[in-house]
Formats: sequence, structure tokens, C-alpha cells
Amino acid sequence: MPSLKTSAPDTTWEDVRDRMHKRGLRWTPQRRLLLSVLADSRGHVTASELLDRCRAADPETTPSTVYRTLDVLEELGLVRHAHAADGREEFHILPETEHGHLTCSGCSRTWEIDAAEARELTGTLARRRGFEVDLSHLTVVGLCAECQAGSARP
Amino acid sequence: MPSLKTSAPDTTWEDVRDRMHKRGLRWTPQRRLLLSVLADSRGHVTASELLDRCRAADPETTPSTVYRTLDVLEELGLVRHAHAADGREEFHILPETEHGHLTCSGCSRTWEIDAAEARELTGTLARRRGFEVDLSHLTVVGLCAECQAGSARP
DNA sequence: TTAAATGCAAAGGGTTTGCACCGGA
DNA sequence: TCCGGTGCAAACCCTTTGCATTTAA
Repeated sequence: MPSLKTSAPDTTWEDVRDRMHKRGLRWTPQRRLLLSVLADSRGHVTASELLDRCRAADPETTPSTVYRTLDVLEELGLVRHAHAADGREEFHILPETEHGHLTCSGCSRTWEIDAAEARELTGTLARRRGFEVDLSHLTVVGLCAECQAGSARP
Repeated sequence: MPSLKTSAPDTTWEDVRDRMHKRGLRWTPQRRLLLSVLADSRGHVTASELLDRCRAADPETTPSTVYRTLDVLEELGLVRHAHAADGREEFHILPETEHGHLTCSGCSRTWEIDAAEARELTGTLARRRGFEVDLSHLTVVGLCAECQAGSARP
């Protein structure tokens, strides 16, 4: 039986259902479907990708339900959103190690920036400005080593 | 007579017009208008803000012309775009010191990250990954010192 | 029973496109 | 003259909203 993530702060479907119940929210087939799609989506996905995947599983899926459910899940702290290099909304599935993204504007590949690496980046901002960076919302754009070398294009 | 920026790599309207001519592009009233709007817009503005400002000056202004002209100007290297914290396109007017942005998700205020400050951020990625960060495209989201202290809200 | 959630359909916003016409060079 | 640019209108994509209906609890 799938869990949102098998790691540490272990969150199963039942946990989610219970959390919802505690808040007076309801456990519906549509929400169960979205959750299972999320469980199969490691990393980050855009809202419309999630919509597509839900439709693949159940063609009856409607956009409003997906978007509204994503809002609910974000309030519950089960997902977080950021903005990809092209500005579109992108969801991170939690619990997941918080990380940022690196996107190459040449080849469009992306890499993750983990907390350790990010500390070096964001430490400055923390020290100098007392600014606490939301790593999971961070997308850094630029040119990767390969694209600098060759003259690769998208 | 306004210039795009009064500083070092001095770019005047005439320069722009000549650059366009050299590329077989044309100097039109609409382009002149957008350029003058840009000249009055220090820092960064979204495309639709620019459209609004053009309309304020000339109600006849059409979206397609503005968007197409922005593309042209970006190709010419006169503006660059990034994505703001909400994911919308945001243009930087050049020549301008390259900088990134810091946005507080609590109070929505923004600050600039200049090249010097950014060096510590981007140096790490350069050294470890050979990744060349596009600073002008960088938006960092998080909580400012004040919002961490109080519990300020948007 | 009853408030929450859904589905639909429509609106919304920002941006892009196709095409006939206009007008710089 | 001629090709680039414009304006218009419509299309687009993703997302949000209002409202009547369904449904989990």
C-alpha cells in the first residue's frame, strides 16, 4: 500500500485521511486519486501535469477539483508549490527533503540543490539580512558547464 | 532627451534606432513609445504593466505590438526578463547593474541582490558545478527579518 | 441531516497567433 | 517598391469562480 513517501516523517494515506477528518474535511475518491498520483510523482510536477495524470486514471476528473484539492493539501502541508524557470506553478511532494532547483536555459535540464549546498548559497542572505530563504521555492537559472562549453541550444 | 540609462554603456534612443536599422528592423512610433516608457521605468516591470503604461500614453496601443516589441528588444539585448515570485514575466531594463531579487512572502516587499552579494551565492554553484548563474533571472523567496519576528502577513 | 466537495460552465488574466493592411526605408 | 510592423480578433493556456447538485460523515 503506497505511502506518500517511505522515509522518515512517514505519511500514509490513512494519516492523510485522519488529518483531514480532524479538520472537518472529507475523504473523497477524487482526493484519494490525486493523492495516489502524487505518491507516484517523485520530485516536482506542475499542477496541469497532475491534472493530466488524474485524467489518465479517471477521465472524469475536473480541473476545479484538482486545483482546489491542491490548495487543501498545501494548507495541510502535504505539498508545496514553487515556480519553475518558465514561471509556471510546480508542486513538490512532501515529506521530501527540502531542495531548490537549478535549470539550464541552454538545454533545459534541471538539477536539485540540496539543503547542504543551499546553505552556502543562502547563508549570506541569512547573515547579512536575516532573511530566511524558502529553499523549496527556489529556482536558479543559468548555463550549465556543458552548454557553456559547446554552444548547445534548447 | 532621455536615454535608456545615463550610466556607463550609454544607450540613447538614437543608438537603439541605429542598432535596429543595422539589423534591418524598423523604427516606428510604437517602438519609440515603448522605449520611452522603459526609460521611465527604473528597475523591473512586468510586461502587462508596460502595456498599461503604454496605453496610458497612447490608448491605441495593442498588446501584440508590445509583446512582440519586447521580444525584439530582448534579442537586441536591451531588456531581459525574469520571473517574479508569483511566476509572472518581469522585464529588467538595460543597461542596468545585473541583480537578482529577494521577495518576502510575508509582506511582499522586495529587495535587490547585487552582484557582490550574489557572488557568494553563485560562487558555490560555479565552483562545484561549473554552473553560470543568470543573476538577472534570479528571484529568491522567503521571510524577511521583520516578518520572522512579528507575524506580519501580506 | 448538513456542511463540504463536486461538476459544470463560464470567466478570468496574461500572452500568442493568423492575417489583411499599413507604412518605414 | 517591398518587407517589416501593426491592429484586430480570435485562440490559447492555465487557473479560478459561481452555483446547483451530490455525498461523506
